[in-house]
Amino acid sequence: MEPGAERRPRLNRDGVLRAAVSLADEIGIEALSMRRLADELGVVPMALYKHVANKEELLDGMVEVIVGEIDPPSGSADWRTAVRERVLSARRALRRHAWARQAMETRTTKTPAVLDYMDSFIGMFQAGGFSIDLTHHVMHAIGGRMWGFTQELFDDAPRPGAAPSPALPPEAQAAMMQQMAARYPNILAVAMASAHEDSAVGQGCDDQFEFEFALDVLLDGFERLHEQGWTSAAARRRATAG
Amino acid sequence: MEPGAERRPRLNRDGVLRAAVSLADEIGIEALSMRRLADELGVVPMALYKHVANKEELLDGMVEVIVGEIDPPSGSADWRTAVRERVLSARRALRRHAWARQAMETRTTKTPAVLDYMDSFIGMFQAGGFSIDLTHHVMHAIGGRMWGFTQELFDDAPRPGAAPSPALPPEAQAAMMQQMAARYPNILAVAMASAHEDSAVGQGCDDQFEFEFALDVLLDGFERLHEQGWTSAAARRRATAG
DNA sequence: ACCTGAACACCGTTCAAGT
DNA sequence: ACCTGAACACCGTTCAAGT
Repeated sequence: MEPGAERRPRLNRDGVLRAAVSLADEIGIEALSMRRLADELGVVPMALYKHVANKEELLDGMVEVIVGEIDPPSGSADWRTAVRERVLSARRALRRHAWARQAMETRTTKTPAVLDYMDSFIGMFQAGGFSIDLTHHVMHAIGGRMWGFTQELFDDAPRPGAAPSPALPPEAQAAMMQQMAARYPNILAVAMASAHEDSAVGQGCDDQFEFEFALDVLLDGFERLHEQGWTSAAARRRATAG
Repeated sequence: MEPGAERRPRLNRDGVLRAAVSLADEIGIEALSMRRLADELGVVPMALYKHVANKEELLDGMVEVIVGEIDPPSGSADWRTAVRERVLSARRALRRHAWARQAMETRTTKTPAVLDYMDSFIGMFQAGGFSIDLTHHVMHAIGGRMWGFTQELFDDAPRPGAAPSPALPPEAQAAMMQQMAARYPNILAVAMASAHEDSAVGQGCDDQFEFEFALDVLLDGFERLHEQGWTSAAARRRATAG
């Protein structure tokens, strides 16, 4: 070992991700670079590439860490408190890391932890007796609010410059479906149902419909509150009383 | 003029912004660099800095261009169709530029075009007879949906690394208030009202309250639809019939 | 198996200089 | 008033080499 070199444990993927998370907490996401992170770990930049394919994967991994901090479903009796508690737990997790929201909004990759969360989230509505149809649209409407902030969900409009995903051979696609079905049964159920829906655009989601659905739920709610003479003071009183 | 140099009109701020917008349309926001933009304009990178202070300001300017494409309020009789039409117009504007949503989510600067839009948006609820109190929370709840996508609004948690805004002398602050009051009366009214509200955290917005307000409006709506046996097919029929 | 060094093709932005 | 050239301090990532 070089004189003056710091003793440090061997790097591994998890350590790299954790270091990245706390470095981003400190200096912000836009200042986080592969080189800066390597510095922090007392290592040459290229050493990171043994544990993470590139910066994109680093960011995806960081998001995974945060999503992993969200509490599992509480097993509450009614769907409504279950959903509510889960969302507020997600919100607390996101709030611990100021950069996390922006990172999640930018990254569109659905990593395993993200899919797990979505799947169990769908499960809460299903347990409440929601039809798959309504569950589907409700998931769109709650969107990023599911994460403790607000964001359009399932939104993966191809961005210019993004490489088209290479077509997989059919047998590979089938194998992937099998895996999906085993691990994310609820996501699959929703996806299957919406494929058969007689939507205006045929298969896939009708973005415009989803957007207007959520908008109208909000507008309906606003209208009702307005008619009822809602005030924040009364709402706060009710909250602290209940 | 150099032989082979292209004849081009003199640069100005608007031309730079417009070029940036259509270049981003073409190559995506993450590939847009000052150098690439300069190239596109047949100019050396540093020439841009006469018209735009830095890249941040370029991005803010690009957002301004897009926000300027949103239709003015339709002057509809009821607040609800006015709001609805405006949001859908915003959505169309944003959809014309795939990068715009991400840019707006990243940029937190409230530029004049953004403030104009927010102010007239508040005005639509006011015209519908909403209390300032309800208007305030409703604006939070609709959040980025106001822009044709979903986003937490008024959210300017200071990011690490961001320079604290230099304190202005009191007379300068007073002058700014005067200008604000003249140009954005509705924003000011909401801001004043929420400052006096007996919120849990005192002055400023209670983020948690706003978040739960919006969440509960959505959950109330979901509950109602669930109880009523809502189906997307019926909703579509009603939409096309009406 | 893991880490290093040097190199490549990029960034945003400064400063002093040109017309 | 507007544009240029050269330079600085950064990026992410490659490749071939070390232990």
